[in-house]
Amino acid sequence: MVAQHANALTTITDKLQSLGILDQSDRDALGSLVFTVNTAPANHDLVRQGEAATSLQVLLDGYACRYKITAGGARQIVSFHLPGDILDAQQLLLGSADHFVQTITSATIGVVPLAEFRRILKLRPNIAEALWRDTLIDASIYREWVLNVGKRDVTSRIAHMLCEFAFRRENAGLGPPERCELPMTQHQIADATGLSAVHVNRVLHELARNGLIAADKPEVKIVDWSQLCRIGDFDPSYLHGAA
Amino acid sequence: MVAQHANALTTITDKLQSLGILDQSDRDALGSLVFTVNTAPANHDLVRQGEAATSLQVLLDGYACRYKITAGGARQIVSFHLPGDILDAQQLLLGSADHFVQTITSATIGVVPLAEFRRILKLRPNIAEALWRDTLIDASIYREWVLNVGKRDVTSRIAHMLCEFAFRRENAGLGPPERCELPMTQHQIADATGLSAVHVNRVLHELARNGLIAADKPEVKIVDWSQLCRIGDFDPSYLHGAA
DNA sequence: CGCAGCGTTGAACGTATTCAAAAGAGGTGG
DNA sequence: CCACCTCTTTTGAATACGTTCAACGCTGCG
Repeated sequence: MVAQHANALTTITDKLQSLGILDQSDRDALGSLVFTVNTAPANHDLVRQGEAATSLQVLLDGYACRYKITAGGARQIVSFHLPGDILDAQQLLLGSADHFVQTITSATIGVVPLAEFRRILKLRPNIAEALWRDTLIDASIYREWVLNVGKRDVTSRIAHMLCEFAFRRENAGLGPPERCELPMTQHQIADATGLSAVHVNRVLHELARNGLIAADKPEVKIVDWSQLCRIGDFDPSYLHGAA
Repeated sequence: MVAQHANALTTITDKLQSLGILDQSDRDALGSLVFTVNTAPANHDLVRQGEAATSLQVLLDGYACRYKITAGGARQIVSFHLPGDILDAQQLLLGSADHFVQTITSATIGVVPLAEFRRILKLRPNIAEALWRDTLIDASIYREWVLNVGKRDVTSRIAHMLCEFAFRRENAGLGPPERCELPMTQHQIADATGLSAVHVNRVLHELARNGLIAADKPEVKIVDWSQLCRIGDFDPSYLHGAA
């Protein structure tokens, strides 16, 4: 438990340090944070639309996604999340959540009481700036997703999604994009790309036939990274170095 | 010219005040801002992808949009902008722009040197917080757009886009959603919804046939606001009160 | 062992695109 | 003031793309 806590602290500090310049006082403030470590099973909602947050959640291990649903019940995943990602920074300043956050795999989450974190923000503007920068990068990623879902043909669209995930996974220190395994189901890929699961299946097979990926069941593995980036029209500059 | 400057100051201060609590010192700091007022014709790029910003641009009059393009040249509009909107807040903290910003109509823009604005941000944390909140709302709007483009059927999708625009237009003090005229072409609506202009034309006619909108050439006018919201699955809570 | 979820495949269908062509509107210059 | 040019809107027809429906195999878990 102590080891887990130390680990969690490192994760948060590393994340914020990658987003802005922190001095020793900033790191001390982060070190003084009171927080707990929770675990959640796969497909478990961590944030529910309409609810106000009482804490700040940081993904420490496992994968998650954000999603929204239409009145008709159709679900659209709007982003994927990796260890180190802050899952509900928006609740720091906005009222209730406008979307859901759900685990994809089983996950461990660092939970900081909201009042506690707000206190730190007031005292340490560097930390607030780092979080603002994180929000700006999130917004940039959403823009790319609007483009991806709106204008790319299906092969390119799925390839782009895979590239983004593999790239961010590497940035988060989880291994190189080559031989990257993906934790999500084809149904989840469909929800993220605005397609049907059936069609995702066909396109993945097409990509596999062309030697870009390999079905390393039950997951998918990237074989030809540079080709996949070309097909997927993937240029990571929109990530602005995001972890 | 003096009148224009005073007007521009009011626009910026009102915008920030709607996003957070400003005290007198904050307002004084904003009042001390050195800036100029420019005009731009319709369809003119105000921000170009890949370029670093040297100034902060605030839309004072007219309409604008953000867009991205694929390697194949397809264009996707990712947001619309109204008077009061800050057009390149992201450049405050990120490096180069990851997208374009273009005028839809002829427009007037308030331009603040970036160094000048950064100075204010360091001194006035309330202003930084208001801008962060603005970024969070932007991100929420992008999420809704991913859902809109990814999962809504065409009629609903176009209706939602119209509702969002009319709603924000009212919030910006430009008149009620009923009898709201839209400044964009059908081609621009197509670029925003991920459709072809031909099909947008057909759907707009369908909406007109059902008495939801009226073709008040060359623009489109909303007739039955509440029905359009229903058809468009439009719930403004994701705008978090954005102007 | 049986159930549930995920992946896979085929066939029919429907929606939106593409192509093409023409009419309307606004602006410019002669 | 009119003629012309361009951009936008409009319409029809053929086409292509992705969905839907249905069924089955596989895997992991209770």
